[in-house]
Amino acid sequence: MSKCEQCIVRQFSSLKAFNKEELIKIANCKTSYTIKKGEPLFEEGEMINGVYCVKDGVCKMTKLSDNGKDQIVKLAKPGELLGQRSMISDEAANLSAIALEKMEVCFIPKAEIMQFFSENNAFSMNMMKAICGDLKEADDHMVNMAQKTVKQRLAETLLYLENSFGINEDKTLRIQLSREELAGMIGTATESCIRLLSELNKKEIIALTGKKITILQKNKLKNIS
Amino acid sequence: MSKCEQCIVRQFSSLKAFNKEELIKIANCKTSYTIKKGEPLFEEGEMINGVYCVKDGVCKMTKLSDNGKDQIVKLAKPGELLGQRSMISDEAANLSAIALEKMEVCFIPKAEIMQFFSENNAFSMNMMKAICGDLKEADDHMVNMAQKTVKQRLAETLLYLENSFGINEDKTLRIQLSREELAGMIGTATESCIRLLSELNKKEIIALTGKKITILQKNKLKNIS
DNA sequence: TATAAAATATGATAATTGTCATACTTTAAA
DNA sequence: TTTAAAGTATGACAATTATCATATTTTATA
Repeated sequence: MSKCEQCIVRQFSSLKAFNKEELIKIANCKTSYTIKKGEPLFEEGEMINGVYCVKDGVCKMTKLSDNGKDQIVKLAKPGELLGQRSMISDEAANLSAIALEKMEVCFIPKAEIMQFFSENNAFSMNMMKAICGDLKEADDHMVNMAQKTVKQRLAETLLYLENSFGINEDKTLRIQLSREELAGMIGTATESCIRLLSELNKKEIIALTGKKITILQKNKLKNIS
Repeated sequence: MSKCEQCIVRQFSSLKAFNKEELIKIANCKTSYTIKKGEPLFEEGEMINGVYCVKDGVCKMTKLSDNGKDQIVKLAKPGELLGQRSMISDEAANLSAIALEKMEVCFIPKAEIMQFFSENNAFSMNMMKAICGDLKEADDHMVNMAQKTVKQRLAETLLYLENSFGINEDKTLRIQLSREELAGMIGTATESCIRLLSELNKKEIIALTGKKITILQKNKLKNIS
């Protein structure tokens, strides 16, 4: 059982509101998990009864649409808390969380969180702000889905991946998504996604090296999006 | 200055957590407004510094997309609080609220709300749940926008309008949206929206009487959506 | 009431996007 | 290492949707 006190990522989440004593209390009730790439943290429809704190690794939050395709609603990275909405609403998870790479996560049971809610005002305010941030992003995302073309959404998504998750030493995007996943993010058919990537590749706006993607001309992508 | 105590709609919002004394306090700091059809309660980019409580009438929450079209993100009806997200995030409004019919609203300043946050746990829990509900709806809406066809989204929207806002004595939808607004709700061009309405009209799934819409075959709409 | 303006409707056409077929490449498992 | 399976790529075509033009109807205003 590791100490939450020494965990750097807590600085980036609502948990930053906690003092030493509170952190020790959390450390005593939490469970740590290692999740392999491709495995779920939790799935749509499950009752979670707590929140997961992402310590390391990135996961996709997906929802199965009526037509059978998985839509990626957002990507979550270290420092984020997952399952907050379901816990507060007392409902089953609306989204599945699937690891895109090996992950280290901690689970904090609902009972503890709820107790802190009434005891630590800064903490509940932080969590509220986090959910409000998610809501704003979701609204913006929805407008993009409704109003932008697939090409625009692809350009925007590539820029988002670079900005939010960075690049490797060889300039390729650090986050590796399959074409199917990328299509699921922009909301289109896999073939359409592949076709548009090829087009950007031919125009030398991006470079494709196997599964890896490099953004060559950021400004041109910005113009498209 | 009307009494919040006697206002029925409070039962449907987070404000239901308040006792007599708290309601009197709210009544003393609130401001009441009448908003004419077509006028804004507030607009995207404005700092609101409080929340609006919808007492009567319906409004659309819109966001101007990059291509210049107004996307309707949601409709708000009596009992709903507006501006919660902006107030909590301490940010400008992300959406505009425009009255679709004559509205009666009350404005409660941020300072009062924040005080109740620390004093009344049920209230802050209620507000959190409301925002969580919005988040779930936004995520679901996003998936629909990304994965469904315009026809499916139109069918779904018509059903939503009937379920959420009801019908008049003549069976027409109570909420009257212009074709442009309906198009802005489903995320498509006005002409496309009109064309699909005509199609449903010819198939006698709906009836168009001027601006008014009547759903004739609910089950067929469900099959489409 | 007359008239202009706005909203609704429809056709023609082009652009976008999805679907199916198929080939090639990479990855994983025997 | 071989083989199967999965992922990536591309062509052909169909379906969907947007855009522009124009007609008709409704609404608002003088």
